[in-house]
Amino acid sequence: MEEGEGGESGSKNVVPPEFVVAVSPTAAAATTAWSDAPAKKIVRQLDFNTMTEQSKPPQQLLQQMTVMTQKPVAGSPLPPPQPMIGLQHSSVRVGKPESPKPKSRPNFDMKEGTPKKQKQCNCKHSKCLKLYCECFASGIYCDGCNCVNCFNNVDNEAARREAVEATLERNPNAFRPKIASSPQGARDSREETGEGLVLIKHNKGCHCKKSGCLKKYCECFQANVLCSENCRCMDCKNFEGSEERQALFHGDQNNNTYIQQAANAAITGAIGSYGYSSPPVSKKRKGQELFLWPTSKDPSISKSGQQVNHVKGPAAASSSLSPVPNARVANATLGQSPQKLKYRSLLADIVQPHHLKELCSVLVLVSGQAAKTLADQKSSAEKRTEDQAETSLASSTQEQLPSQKDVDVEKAMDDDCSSANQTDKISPSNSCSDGADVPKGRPMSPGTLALMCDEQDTMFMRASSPIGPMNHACNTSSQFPSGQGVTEVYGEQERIVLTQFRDFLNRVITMGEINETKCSSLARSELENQKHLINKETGNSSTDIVHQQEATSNGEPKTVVPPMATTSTPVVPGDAVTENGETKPEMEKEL
DNA sequence: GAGTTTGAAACT
DNA sequence: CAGTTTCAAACTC
Repeated sequence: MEEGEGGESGSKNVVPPEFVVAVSPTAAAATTAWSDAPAKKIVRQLDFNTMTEQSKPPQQLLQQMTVMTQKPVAGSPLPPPQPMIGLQHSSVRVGKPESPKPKSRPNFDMKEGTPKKQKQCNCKHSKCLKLYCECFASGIYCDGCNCVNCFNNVDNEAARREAVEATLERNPNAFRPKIASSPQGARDSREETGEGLVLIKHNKGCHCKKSGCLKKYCECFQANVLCSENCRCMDCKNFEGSEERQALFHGDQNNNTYIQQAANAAITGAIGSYGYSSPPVSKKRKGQELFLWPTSKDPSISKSGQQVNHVKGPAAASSSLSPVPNARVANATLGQSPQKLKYRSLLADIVQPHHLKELCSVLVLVSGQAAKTLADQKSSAEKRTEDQAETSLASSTQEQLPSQKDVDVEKAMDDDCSSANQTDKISPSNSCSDGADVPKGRPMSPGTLALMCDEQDTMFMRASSPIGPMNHACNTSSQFPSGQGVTEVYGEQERIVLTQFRDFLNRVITMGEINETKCSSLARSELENQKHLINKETGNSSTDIVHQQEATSNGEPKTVVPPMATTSTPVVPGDAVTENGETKPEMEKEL
């Protein structure tokens, strides 16, 4: 006990300027969910996300640390090693700077957003020189902590530096932010904004087994980020759309008890019931993975906001009982039990990438046809009319063409849509473009060019029949003296293209509405069934299905639809949607 | 505040 | 890399 009580370590864990400076909206957002989120923590997280530390090589970090360490500012507490700035553990484990509470007491008070006093560690055996120590992990000196035999102070700089080196040796990223933003992460959590979520995710991911990732044991939860594909947790409930998670956030955020109870209920429901009873049955998404076995790191199954937590046990069978909104993807793919809650967009599986591609192709086609039609009509008009009469006729024709073209276009569109598979065939064959000529003959209209963003489409255009409408369009354009003629064609093309696009969007919307309707009715029927079952078994006549189901948290299959789904609230991406095997095909056909 | 639980870090 | 141990925070009573 050279240092005696850690708290005595004279060093002060002064928060480095960087910590304070880097506050950014992003960071703030990341922690907003925690009403009590200590400002410092926020700052720190921000730093993690914004600091350049992350991009620095470990060696550099070490150097920085070392330098800082070796040259303490005379007369003043040594500034914590730089790495700290970006150090992440901190972000995960409620860093010191975060909670003021002296001892282990839940920092969970979800109230008062006032920054609290710095957190103090209570290390006893690590000398505060291992990552177990929050201070050390955060890159700050212990100050006023309750630690014992603390070496994380100025007086033990040498030892500290060695520890840092050792730590970096083990893990070069040890002091880097665990929580970081990423395109994926951003996408994953963007929908969580309502809950103050996050554009970030845990780099390493958590490995929780019993907490359901809804307690601060979970680094992701603690950092207020959703579990991601990086996680290997079980029974994870910390994913976008999680009923349990929503309960935590939507409840009275100032009510600590409520939150904890909600978390406990959630965990109990998952773990108590199916989770650990008997063989570690699959939990949540993991359960589903049972079927997908080699799952673990399959990115396609990732939890984009939805995780994939891998199930390692054989209890596949029980997965159907899991209340957890299992892997949406897995379910979708496997067509698993509709009993599960799923959190997916109403348009999920409806609009596929190939649909967009096809849409582009169709629009290009339509555009070409429009040009052709317009050109033909115009040229014929020119032949038939003379002088002024011709001029006036031409203008009037312009206005009528649309409807005519729309019909043709619509037809083409319908054909195409009625059988998506035909698109590829149709396009090339019917097609309109003489790709090779297009660029030369005349510039494509803005609308068309915009649609040709897809490389394949471009190629397809070039490869298509030389007799296509586009070809005509090109010729046509050449017929126009350049000015107005071309402009008109462009305008017309754009109009038609936009019209088609609008129609497409309307269809998509319709699909979504249909899906919503189906889901709602399905949910209702499910609830009815559950209700009957419950009444049968318990004799309880209560009509409050939701309550009943929640009351049966012990092992009973959980409610099929989240409470909100039973309301008139339109299903939003976050609502549970039961996979409907019949729906998808229809939708696809429609599209 | 003591004791238990939990999961990351460290170790084998 | 998987399994085990150590550790300290989170949590419960």
